[in-house]
Amino acid sequence: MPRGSVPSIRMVAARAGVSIATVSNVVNGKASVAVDVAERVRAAIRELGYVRDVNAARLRAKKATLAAVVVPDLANPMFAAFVSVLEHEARGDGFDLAVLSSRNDPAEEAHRLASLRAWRPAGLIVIPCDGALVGRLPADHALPTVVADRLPDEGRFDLVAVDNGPVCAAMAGHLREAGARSCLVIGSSLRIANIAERWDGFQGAAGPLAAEMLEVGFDADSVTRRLRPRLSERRPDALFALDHPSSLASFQLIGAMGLAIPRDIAFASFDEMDWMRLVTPPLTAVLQPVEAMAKAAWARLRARLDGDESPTGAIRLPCTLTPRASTRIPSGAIPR
Amino acid sequence: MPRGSVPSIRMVAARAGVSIATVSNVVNGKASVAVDVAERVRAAIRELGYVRDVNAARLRAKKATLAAVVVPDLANPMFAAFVSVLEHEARGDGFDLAVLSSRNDPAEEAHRLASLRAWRPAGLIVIPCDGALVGRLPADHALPTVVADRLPDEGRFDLVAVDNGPVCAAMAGHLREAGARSCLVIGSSLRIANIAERWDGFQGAAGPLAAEMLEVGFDADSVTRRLRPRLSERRPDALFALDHPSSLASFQLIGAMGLAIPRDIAFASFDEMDWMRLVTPPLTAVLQPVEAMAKAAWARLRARLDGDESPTGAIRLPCTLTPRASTRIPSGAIPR
DNA sequence: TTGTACGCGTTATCAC
DNA sequence: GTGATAACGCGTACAA
Repeated sequence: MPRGSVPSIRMVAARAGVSIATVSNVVNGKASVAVDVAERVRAAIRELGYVRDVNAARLRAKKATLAAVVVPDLANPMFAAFVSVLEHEARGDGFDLAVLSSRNDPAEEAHRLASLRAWRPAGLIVIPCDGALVGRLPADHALPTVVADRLPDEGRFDLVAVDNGPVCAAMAGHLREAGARSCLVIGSSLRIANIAERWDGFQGAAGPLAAEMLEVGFDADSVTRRLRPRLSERRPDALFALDHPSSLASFQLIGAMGLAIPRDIAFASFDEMDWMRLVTPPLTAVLQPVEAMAKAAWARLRARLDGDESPTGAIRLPCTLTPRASTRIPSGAIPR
Repeated sequence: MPRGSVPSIRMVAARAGVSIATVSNVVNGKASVAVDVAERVRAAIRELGYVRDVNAARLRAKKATLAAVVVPDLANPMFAAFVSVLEHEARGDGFDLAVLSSRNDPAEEAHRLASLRAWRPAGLIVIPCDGALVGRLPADHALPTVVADRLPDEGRFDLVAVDNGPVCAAMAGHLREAGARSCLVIGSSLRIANIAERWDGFQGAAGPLAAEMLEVGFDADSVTRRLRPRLSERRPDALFALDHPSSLASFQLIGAMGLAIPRDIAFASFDEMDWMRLVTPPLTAVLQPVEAMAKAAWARLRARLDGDESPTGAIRLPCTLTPRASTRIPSGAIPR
């Protein structure tokens, strides 16, 4: 279609009959420009459809307006929501946001982190695939970096994550009050720091509730394989799933085994998702403050970009427990 | 921390004792370089952790390796999946992908499309907020562009979308065979081209099935407000929701009204989502080929970037109907 | 207000 | 065949 090339600052200058320096001044509002000249320049900009090349600008000004976020999986609603909020926050501060997905693959994460450097972002927010993030960073990684959601092995970076302990303690209390006397807690693996924190919080507040932990692995198959025999053998009063995949797989398994919730077994989940309100009965769940987490992560990065040199620290955000019908154990369901 | 500035091609050249042109040649493999010199350069690159600035390169070479995608809502699982696949495809072809969300706001979409130009992407894939995309593009929009998923008012761009008609016709057949004699079809608005196509396809194949369309608007409240009286008044044998919000809201309403699926009313949905397999009973739904759509969109854009000048056209992809228990109407449920 | 050197990487041209 | 020199793309910033 139209003219071959994108209009440059020189074309605008020529059309307005001024120098490129003046155009730059008008665009950036730096130096004072006579009103009539400024108007001529603006007219030329409009007519040509000129848009400043942010990267040419960065090249010279050495000030990047790009931030980046790396998440394990864009198709995961929680991470998608995180990114969505983050983009909005960044944009509000005049930053563009590059969105990268590691597809839950540490190797791909390393790749993304490396190729990201080619874009010279000002800062980085990352939800790591696992705790070993530091090993996958380029040795000389010198980008302001905030780690979110997942707890890394090292405290080298700022961290924003949820506070797992208290809400899991609250869940233990809730299940006790609902009448449960035993609870099986499941989660992918205790080597995941978040899962370990959740189990610790629960166990520490279990009191008379007989709590037991079962590691069920990372995919639906292994959840079924390890959980089914345990449930057939001796069924606990309640099941508490500590992560979303475990939740989903165990909920399906319970249905497949013909057990009724909450009559045969009460059910609760960490990591609330839409479907948990739609199923019958609706599920008691722990809501993670995704939006607050994204905002806090951005605020932290923003402070670093503004020159904050204080030692790195961790921000932990509270979660919310929402009791629903899945833990309303009918009286009489549990024989004494 | 480390040295203040990111290593440049000049630092590499200095360290390897060669000119910057030679470094460039080694990096890009363009001209022939003696093996020992090349090795020296590569060593310097490793030691300094040099990564080429893609934008400085683009500036000179005038070849962008950035593509962009604009979606209405990143938090929508379907769009998230679309983006996820697209990123993978693009990366495989050596392109980075910029991900932008319009948050379902036409004004914000216009904004994103404008600010995108500052990044000088090679091409654009967009899922528009609504049919009036063209009006929100800069007047001189000259970027290779592929529209996906939603049907725009104009045929100015390449289009990749699902083929709504046949699968909706199949749904009509399925419901008839299941024993339904009347079906209420709901959807946000017939002014949305996709919804209109779905209704047309259904109606055209309804035959003896008494089909009626009800427009229920765009938010959960209005769905409830308009659907509830209709269901109380005279209940159809089946309900077919043509989009995800309508599906979700009507499914909840049916539960709230105390109606049993499929005994009291059969239920089917366009736009299959995870939760539809988890609820009781699992829902009959139409699966959109999101992955195929993303791949086709990328292939189309890729062809344009490679110089394909053929007239713009539309690619329509088939959907899949998966019958589940929600339309298994028990014999005897419908009195003759 | 303007001229112009500069940031980075590419590429044509030239010297060995 | 190998490698260096220098002009160039764009926008910024400072001296004039």
